[in-house]
Amino acid sequence: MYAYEFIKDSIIQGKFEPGMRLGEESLAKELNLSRTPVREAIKQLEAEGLVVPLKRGVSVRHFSKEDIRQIYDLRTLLEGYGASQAAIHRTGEDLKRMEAANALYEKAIDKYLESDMNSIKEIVDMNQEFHDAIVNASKNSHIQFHISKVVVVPLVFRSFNWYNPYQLKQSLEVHKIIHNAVRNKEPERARIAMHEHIYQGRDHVLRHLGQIKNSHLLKEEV
Amino acid sequence: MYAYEFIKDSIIQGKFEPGMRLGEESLAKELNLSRTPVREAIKQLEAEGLVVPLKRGVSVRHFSKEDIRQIYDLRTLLEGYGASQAAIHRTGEDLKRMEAANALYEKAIDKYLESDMNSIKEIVDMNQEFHDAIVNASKNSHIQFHISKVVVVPLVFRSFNWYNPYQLKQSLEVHKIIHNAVRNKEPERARIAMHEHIYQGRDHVLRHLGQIKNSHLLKEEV
DNA sequence: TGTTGACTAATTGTATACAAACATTTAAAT
DNA sequence: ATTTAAATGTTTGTATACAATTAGTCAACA
Repeated sequence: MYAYEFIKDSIIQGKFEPGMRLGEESLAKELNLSRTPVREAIKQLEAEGLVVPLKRGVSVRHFSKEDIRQIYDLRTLLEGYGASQAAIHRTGEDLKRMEAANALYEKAIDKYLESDMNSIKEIVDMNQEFHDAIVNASKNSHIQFHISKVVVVPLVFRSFNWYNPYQLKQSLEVHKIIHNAVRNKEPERARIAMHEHIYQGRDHVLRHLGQIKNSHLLKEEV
Repeated sequence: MYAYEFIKDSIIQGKFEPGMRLGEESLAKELNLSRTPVREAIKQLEAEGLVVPLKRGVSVRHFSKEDIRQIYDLRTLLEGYGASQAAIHRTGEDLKRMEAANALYEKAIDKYLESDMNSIKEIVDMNQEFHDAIVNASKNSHIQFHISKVVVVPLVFRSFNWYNPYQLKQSLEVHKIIHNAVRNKEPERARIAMHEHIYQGRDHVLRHLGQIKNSHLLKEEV
């Protein structure tokens, strides 16, 4: 649905700041729609936990550092399992998809190293594509469903902008290690590598959030 | 929201069979509401995966045996992690809640052994209460959120009706083992015991579904 | 000057009306 | 008799109107 995608993207891209109330009327006006489809989109986002109910209407959800830790723990668990299952169930097609994603990932990183800032979106997309390829290879659609909900939260912080070249290269290396483990049908190796990969991502985001003190994106801990 | 709870409960209690189209008008009439709140409830259930979109409207989702396996794998992963974290973060209050749940669980089982069929609901509730107490003790609200979505699916099959006295007693014993591990702060012990506990539940459901061949609840595998 | 109360404005929750899409049935033609 | 096409009826998707609740402001009284 159109309204759902629009509002979700707007939240991810930071157009609506956490804590900010989402007015149905203004959203409807911006989308050239009536309030009805807007309300339905909001209800879906509410069920996914991206917006929280207020006394009147909803607001974009605030995430604390503790939230980030918990979400990454959850993601580690799910994607680690996904990787181990991928190492069992992967087909030749799955391997090809992973390789294609990593090839484009590397290309985008190289462009970034030449200071092409437009490649950041491509980096994000190809990283996502690799992870999608893994969970898809696991052949467990329910894991896939839940991962897709978990993955959006860190996107809100747009932490990819903060990676340095060394970190991006390292990320690519781990992707290759995971790919190898999946190709060689080594479930535990794949799981551990994925764990490590996501924990590195978690540490990066937390470091990033530690730097921007009192960010409007971050809820202060009590 | 009222409409949401009503429709969800109706699905769990088998009032709407899988594959059956949910008419907005009839639901609204039954609830003495207009179509608007009914639609919003349906949109939420759709986001949770309990109903699936059709060309027109939605229907109750079908689950295959493979779905059940995948969902239980997911639940094992999540609740196993929850139990291990509970063993780390549990407070005295958490332990009390677990003990209270198990005490009532035992009482309900005893009533069941005296052929009191009304105690089945109590058994289901207290089993749920124990599991809730565990994930709550883990102090990870995001895990809790996802578990709550995963847990509803098996309820559709109402497999508790199929437990025999020995299995119920055994279930209670494992609850106690988990409780002990959490009390003694043994994360790995708690995780393994929870894994075993849920795998037993999975096997029970799959056995049950194997017996009722061609159940309308079960989508035939292709 | 600060606090409380009432009034007003704005926004959500619900109902209903209307239009569009889809299914079903009937009739006609090959 | 079977297949296709058209028409009708049912149901969803969207818009809008109305009611109810909340927040905000202004004034009055302590």
